[in-house]
Formats: sequence, C-alpha cells, structure tokens
Amino acid sequence: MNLKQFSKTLGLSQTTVSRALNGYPEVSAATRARVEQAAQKHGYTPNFSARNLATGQARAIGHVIPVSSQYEVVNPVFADLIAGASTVYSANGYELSLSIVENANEAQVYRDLKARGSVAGVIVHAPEMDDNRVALLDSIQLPFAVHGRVSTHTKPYCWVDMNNRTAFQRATELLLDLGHRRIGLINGIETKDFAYRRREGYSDALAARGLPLDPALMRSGEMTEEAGYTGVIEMLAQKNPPTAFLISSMVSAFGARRGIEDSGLVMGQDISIVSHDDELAYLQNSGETPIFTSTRSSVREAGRLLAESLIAAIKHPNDPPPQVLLKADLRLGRSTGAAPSAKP
Amino acid sequence: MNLKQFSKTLGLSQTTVSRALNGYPEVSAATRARVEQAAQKHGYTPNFSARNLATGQARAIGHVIPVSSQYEVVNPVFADLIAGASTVYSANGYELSLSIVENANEAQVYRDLKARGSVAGVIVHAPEMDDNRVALLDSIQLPFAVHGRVSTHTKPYCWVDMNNRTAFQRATELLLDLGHRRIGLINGIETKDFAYRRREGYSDALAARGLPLDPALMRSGEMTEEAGYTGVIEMLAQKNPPTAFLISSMVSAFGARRGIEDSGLVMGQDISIVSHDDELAYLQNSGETPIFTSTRSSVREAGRLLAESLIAAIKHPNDPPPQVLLKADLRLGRSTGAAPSAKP
DNA sequence: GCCATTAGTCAAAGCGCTTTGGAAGATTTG
DNA sequence: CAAATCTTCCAAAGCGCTTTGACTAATGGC
Repeated sequence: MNLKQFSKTLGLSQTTVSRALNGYPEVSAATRARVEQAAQKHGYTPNFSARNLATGQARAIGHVIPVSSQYEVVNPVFADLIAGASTVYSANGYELSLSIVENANEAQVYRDLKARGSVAGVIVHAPEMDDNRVALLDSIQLPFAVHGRVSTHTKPYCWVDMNNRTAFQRATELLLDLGHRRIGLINGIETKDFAYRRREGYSDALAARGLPLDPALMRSGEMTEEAGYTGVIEMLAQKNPPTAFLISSMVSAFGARRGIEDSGLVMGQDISIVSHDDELAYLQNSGETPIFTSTRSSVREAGRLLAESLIAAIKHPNDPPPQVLLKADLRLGRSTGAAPSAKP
Repeated sequence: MNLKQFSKTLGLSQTTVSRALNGYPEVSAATRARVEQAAQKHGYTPNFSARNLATGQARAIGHVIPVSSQYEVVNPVFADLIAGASTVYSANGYELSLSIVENANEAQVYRDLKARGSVAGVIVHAPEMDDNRVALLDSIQLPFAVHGRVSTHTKPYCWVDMNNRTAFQRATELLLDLGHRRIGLINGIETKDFAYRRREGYSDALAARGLPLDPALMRSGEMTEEAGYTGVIEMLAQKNPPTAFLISSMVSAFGARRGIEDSGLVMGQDISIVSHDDELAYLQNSGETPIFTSTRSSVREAGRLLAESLIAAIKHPNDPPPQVLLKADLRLGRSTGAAPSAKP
C-alpha cells in the first residue's frame, strides 16, 4: 500500500493525505481524522526511504560505538544508554542506526553517514580527552551530541555528562575522612575524558590533604570484572598496600570484591570500596543497604537526555547547543568502613 | 556531491557510473577503475535513501530487542551479539537498525518495519517457546533469522542456536557424577525457549538417574546479579539445601558466588557451581583455570552467524533457510568439586 | 566486404514521498 | 452583489538513485 493507492481509496489527492498525516495546518480537522483512521485501518505507513529522499533528511539517529581493537570490549553501559535513548526516538518518529567501529575508522564512518544521508545526527560515545571527532562533526555539519565532554574542545557543542571530577573528589574525601591514607584507583582508560576527569578528582582530593600521588596505586584499563580483580590482587600484594579502592565501574567492583575475598579479607572491614554505579539494570546495587558505597548516575537517563538534546539541536540548529550536567549521588553502602589502622 | 554531478565530472553517464560502482559486468575494467578512483578521491557515496527507494529494498537489518515492561532489563548479551553481527553487516554494505520495544508492541514494530521498507530483514531476539513472531514474519514476508529456536514452530525457518538442552544435561550429569544429589537451577525466564530447553536438559539428567524434580530447587527470572545472589541465599536457607547450582548466566553466577561467600561457604568446596558462559568480553571467565566450570558458547560468534545466515536468506530466498547449531563446550574451572557428603 | 554479434555506453522512466504554486469553493466584506 | 479573503484541496515537479531499452562502435564469421 503506497500513498497513491491509499489516497485513491479515500478519494483525496496525495498532497492532502500527506499533509493530513504530517500535521500540516492546511487540512480540515474532519479530513485529517478520516485520513488517520483509514491509515490505521489499512495499515498505511509512509515509506521511509521515499520520505527521507523527498525531505533530504533521514529520520534516524546514528550511534557510533567505538571498539578498541586492542581490547575488543563492548562496554556494557552502551546497552543501557541506548535503551534510554531509544524510547525518545520512537516517541519522536526516529529510527536508531547503530555502527560498531574500530577506533581507527571512526572518522570515515562519520563522513560516510553524512554522505549517504542516512542519519539526521549522531551520538558520540566515549569521547577522548582530545577527541577530534567533535571538530570533524562540526566541520562536516553533521549534528551531534556527546556522551561526556571533550576537555580540549573550546567551542560550545551539545553534550550530556555527569560531574565525574566532583563525584570522584567527594568519593575520595569520604575515604580520607574514614581514615584511609592509601587509596587505590582502578580507573577506565585514561585517555577517555571521563576517566581523566575522575582521576583529576581523585588526585585533587589527595592533594588537598597533602597526600602524595602514588603511581603504584593507580590502574587504568578497560573496565572488566577481571580488571577489578587483578587490580586488587596486585595492589594488595605490595609492601605498603592500600586500605581502600576507588573503582570506575560496578563490573570491576564485583571483580574487586572477589579479589578481596580471595585475599582472605573482608570488604567494608579490612578493605573499603567506593565504586561508580551506572545503574545498569542487571547489575543492581540495591537492597536496604546497597552492597557498594557508590557514586550513582543513571546511564539510561543520560541516554534519554542525549536523545532529547540531539533532537532539539536538529530542530533548532541556531539555538545554543543543549548541555546537561548530571550530578552523581554519593550513596553509602556496606563496602566502606573506618580504615583498619584508625580503629581502636 | 550526487551522482549527476559526479558523473559529469567524469564525462560519463549516470548509468555507467552507477553500474561501475555496483559491480555490473556491462562496464569495462578500465572505466570501472577510473570511476572507483574518482569516487574515492571526491568522497562520493551513493545516497542510501535514494538507492533504497530505487531498488525497493533497504540495505539495512533490523534488530528488534524486546524489553519486558516487568523487568526493564536489557540483557547484556545483546551488546555482544550485535557487535558480532555488526562486523558482517559493514562487510556486506548493510546498516544496522535497532529498535528496543516492549514485548507487547513487538508485532506492530515488525509490521511497521515492513510497511516502511526500512529494513531488508530482521533478527529475532530472545524467542519465546511458542513465539508467534515467526509465524507473523512468515506471513508478512519479511526475511528473518532467529537467535534461538521456537520449539512449537514446525515449518523450517532460519535460526542460529546453541545446544541448550544437551549442554545443560551434560552439566547436570557432571554434577551428579561428582556426587551431588540436590542441584539448584537458577534459570532465565522459562517462557523463553532457551531457558525452557535448559530446564529440560536439567530434568532429563535427573530423571535418567531416577532423581526427583524438586520445585524448591528451581528459580526462573531475569538473569541479574541479584537473581543469582538471592537464588543461592534462599535455597541454602532451606532445610535440605542443595550442594550445587546450575546457572544460566555468568552475571548471575557472580551473584551466586557472592551468595555462597556471604553464607560463609567456599565455592568449589562446599558448594559447586556450573554456569553458562556467553563469553562476554567484560565478564571473562578465564585464567589458567577459569573461575567457573561452565558451558561455553560465544554469543558474539552467534551474532556473526546470524548476520551471515540472514544475508544469505535475503539473497537466496528460495534456498532452504540456513540453520546453525552451535555446540557449547563444557569447561572445567574452580567452581566444581565433589559433593561434601561424598567426601571421606 | 557485408551482416550478425558483442561490448560499452547513454537517455529516460520510475521508485514513493514532500512541497510548491495554483485553483476552486466557501465565507466574509465594503 | 461583486470583490476580497480564507479554507481546502490538487497537479506536477523533484529528491538521487537503479534499471530498462536502445544505440553506437568494435569484433568475428562467412
């Protein structure tokens, strides 16, 4: 069923039907109702390719997910982020086009998306500190929204981020207040902007108390369960081991917990942990008292906001780009306690 | 840059350029090389919407991911599956269109995708035992490939699945051989085909040894970390607790491990665990000796095979539909040992 | 040397939609 | 009551591509 046939059924012209369906004012309320009902009944839906071609703009948003060839890990937060964004897209009649791309080829993918006209805009995932994608997208005039920020980019652009730095600063302060003096950091890949900011928060908090930054207490890498485990095992094996850990992801936090237990220690007693919690649905850190003390910020919510921001930016290209800063909660759980040496 | 301009640059007609780029034989090798080079140089890429409209077929595959409104969990295996499929799509010039949909609306989404012509085919995720989507897709003639099977569907259709039943049967037998007599099953939602089959494998193995099926030892639900934890805690609190668990997902297995430790027991000694392992990149069950004894089957590989199968089915609609059965490995790790009672 | 064949190229139609520029009918206005 | 203004609808152009059918030039067979 195409427009031609469908409008013939109704005894109307294609123009009128198209306008009725797309909410143009030049059509009477009665006609519109009739058209909409008939569309429902006959299951008429405009062909997307034809519409995109005619309007010159695809009703689709691209998510370009980078995968480092080195790690081959698809970060599990993407799934939740996309789930959040997806609800907004379908509410606004957009489709979601996903590309999983090796870091190296990313620039080309953006260019292709633009040239093929298959998306109206893109979400930029996991930006680097000095990400050149933002500049690229600006120059090829493909609307975008960044999940996170790019510290080195000065011109205003659309982003949704959490307060990574402040959240980790507060988390570190909490551990310091509990008497911990040697705090291990198990962080994401620190060329990524979020991880860089988190480390800044951590080191700022230490510096504010006059404590030195010890490279032996800092790990950076893909946030797997294994990374949390080995990070803990290795640091605890040092001569002057940490009494607490700050961890960038719940997945790794579960690994850290395993490491602590394998070391014959008790979490929240011998060793404290504060983790960041993206509120992934299958890795809930809940219960009356959560397992982990955590900085909390829903990545699904971030997805929703990103989608809304990008759609707004597409609709109103001349408005200043939307920017949203989410504030992570610091929630106490069972994984933190006074430092052993500070106890009576 | 569109085809008209581009072909003018070359002094050729649109026809010839189009044919050169799409590998038609009616064009000389010299001309083809010249066209391809120029396309590269000028960054010409055909507009997807126009191409799709002209061919009447979108170069895109739809992934429709169901989210139960009850649980709101996006299963983390989707991310890895899609990562696998994605490589095949880009190699074949397909885009990937993702829809996350509440179970209830799924049928409508398929109809819409067909009507809008925005995909050439779809991947069906997480099929139910008596899934009616397969029949629907057959009837609206939208090519598809199912990740898993639909036990109640008799006509041949395209699928990629692992041997859920046999794998879980073997896993149960292993535990039985180790002397375990009471084995808890922490399974996915058992209206889903994969979970149903796994339970069949479990109960078959018990029945073969003349052991009864105890409903008190069986849990079914979304495979979260929490589900593994509570499953273990609750079952261990029973008067006649199990000495081993069979678990449908690594995520839950990590939760189960936490439950065992919180109960003051030692995994692999007091309590054995066999888990299914989808080989998710961030939840590696590796090391010289893996943490968990597991049935192993890469979901990323399944994604690759699904994509290939679907593309084949689209290209050759009259061939018998591809069907692939993956055999899960049974890998010994540190989580299994002889049943306590069986020890000297 | 002439006709049949093949290789290489082209002009134009058509995919299904949106949108421009009018036109016809209904309504108001002076 | 004719002119002006809405309101409501329409015919046709155009979006950028693929593909059909035709045409020209080169090749081969006799």
